[in-house]
Amino acid sequence: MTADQKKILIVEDDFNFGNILKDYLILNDYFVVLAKNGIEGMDKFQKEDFDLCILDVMMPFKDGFTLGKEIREKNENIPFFFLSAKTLKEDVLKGFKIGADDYLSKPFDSEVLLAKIKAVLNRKNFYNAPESDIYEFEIGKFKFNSKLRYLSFDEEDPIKLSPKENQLLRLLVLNINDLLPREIALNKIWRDHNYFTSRSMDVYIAKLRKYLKLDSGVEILNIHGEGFRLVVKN
Amino acid sequence: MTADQKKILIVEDDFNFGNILKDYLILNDYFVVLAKNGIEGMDKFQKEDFDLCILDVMMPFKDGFTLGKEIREKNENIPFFFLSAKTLKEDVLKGFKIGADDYLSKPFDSEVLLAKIKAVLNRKNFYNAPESDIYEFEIGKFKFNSKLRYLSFDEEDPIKLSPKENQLLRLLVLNINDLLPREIALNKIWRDHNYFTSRSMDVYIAKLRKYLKLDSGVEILNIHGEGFRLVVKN
DNA sequence: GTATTTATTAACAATACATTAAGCCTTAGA
DNA sequence: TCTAAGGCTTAATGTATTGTTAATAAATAC
Repeated sequence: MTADQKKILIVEDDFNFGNILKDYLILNDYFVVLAKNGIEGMDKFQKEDFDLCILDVMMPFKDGFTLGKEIREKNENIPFFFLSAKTLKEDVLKGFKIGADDYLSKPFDSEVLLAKIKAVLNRKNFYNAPESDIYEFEIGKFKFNSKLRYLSFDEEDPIKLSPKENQLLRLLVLNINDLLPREIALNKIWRDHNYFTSRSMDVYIAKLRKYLKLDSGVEILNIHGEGFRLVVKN
Repeated sequence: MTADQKKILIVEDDFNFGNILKDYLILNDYFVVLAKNGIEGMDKFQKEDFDLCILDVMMPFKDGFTLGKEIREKNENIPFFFLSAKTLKEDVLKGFKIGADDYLSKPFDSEVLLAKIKAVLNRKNFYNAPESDIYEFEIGKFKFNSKLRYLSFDEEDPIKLSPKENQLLRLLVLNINDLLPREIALNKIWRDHNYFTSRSMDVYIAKLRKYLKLDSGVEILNIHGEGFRLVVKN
């Protein structure tokens, strides 16, 4: 996927319909991930990083409403649509109450859907990261501000972090002393995991290690085949 | 109106319908202003500060689409809905193209409307704080008056600021030590963000930096790809 | 011991930013 | 009416930052 492509999660148990929708959105230059039930949907949502979710309401195991509620708990700002054959007022209201941005009744016009997707994604949502409220961290003797993208050791000359350095360090800190699985980081930051993104991540780990050398009590350990671990000794 | 009440502008030429809608929203604890045509609507929009606009599409003199377009030009972020008896696909698409957040067909369910209003208003919109009458600031050793547009270092020879310099410095000060996202500044000051307005902004940043050099404890830092930060060391 | 995974540095192209200068309006005032 | 000044945009040019890939070395697993 390209960097400016928006990433959409579709959760739809109807295989045919789901795929048609997926293809249609791909055709319109979105990057699409299709999950075929609520469980899988939640799993993908947690591992990857989406700009929009489109949730079918009626699904076995875990219905769309439940899924929507869980998604909203994890991320306060991500927009999502409900998709349903039911147009019962109570359902529509329930959808909005959960925090949906729209409730679409099947069948719906594909161009209208596209317009609505654009409307939602075009909304300037500068502070839309779920975690965006949390951006000040301490890492040993360092102070790390992921909003302003700096890492300072002794107040004086803060190291400016690039967006990728920043995101990676942030994920490491959020899992401090714990494993940050490689795949999770790749999906969240690079939105894709393959040979090249993986090499790229290694490069960034090396960069961060260089910065963090100032405090010998801080280090990034590798867990072979698993991921990385930011360790702080005190 | 109370401080936490949201302010909604309704533009609707049907006197009866407009008033019913207004009363209904007031009943639901919104502060509502009703304009009875596009001209009046634009006038009210420019004079007051709203959280949401609800525009009827078919109106004499100035139709809702035109009005919506003008509103969007004035304010990139304010949400608005279109209201129409027409459900023609082209109209719906046109509405979204203009930048609407929703397109409601009459008759619509009032509870659903309420749900949609809530959905839109719950979205965070930080930078839409009303242009308050705060205009005297201290920036390190400088005094800055954004009403009189001057910046003085030692009482003596105040630097006269041009309107653009003034607006930009004001935005920076309002976010002192914090990030001022590029796009926010462009939308607020230049009302458009593209290559040229962005270059223009850079020119103004350079101008401000030149002025601010008098106090070495004050500087404008860039956060690559994000925006600028006015930093004051003490 | 060999294949796989990780580490580190460097080269590179693509953007983003910085700064000065030039041009083009608009407006105040001769 | 003409001119000068101010304000803003665009151009021109240079510098910095960023992310990917390559190249090479080291560590780890089986």
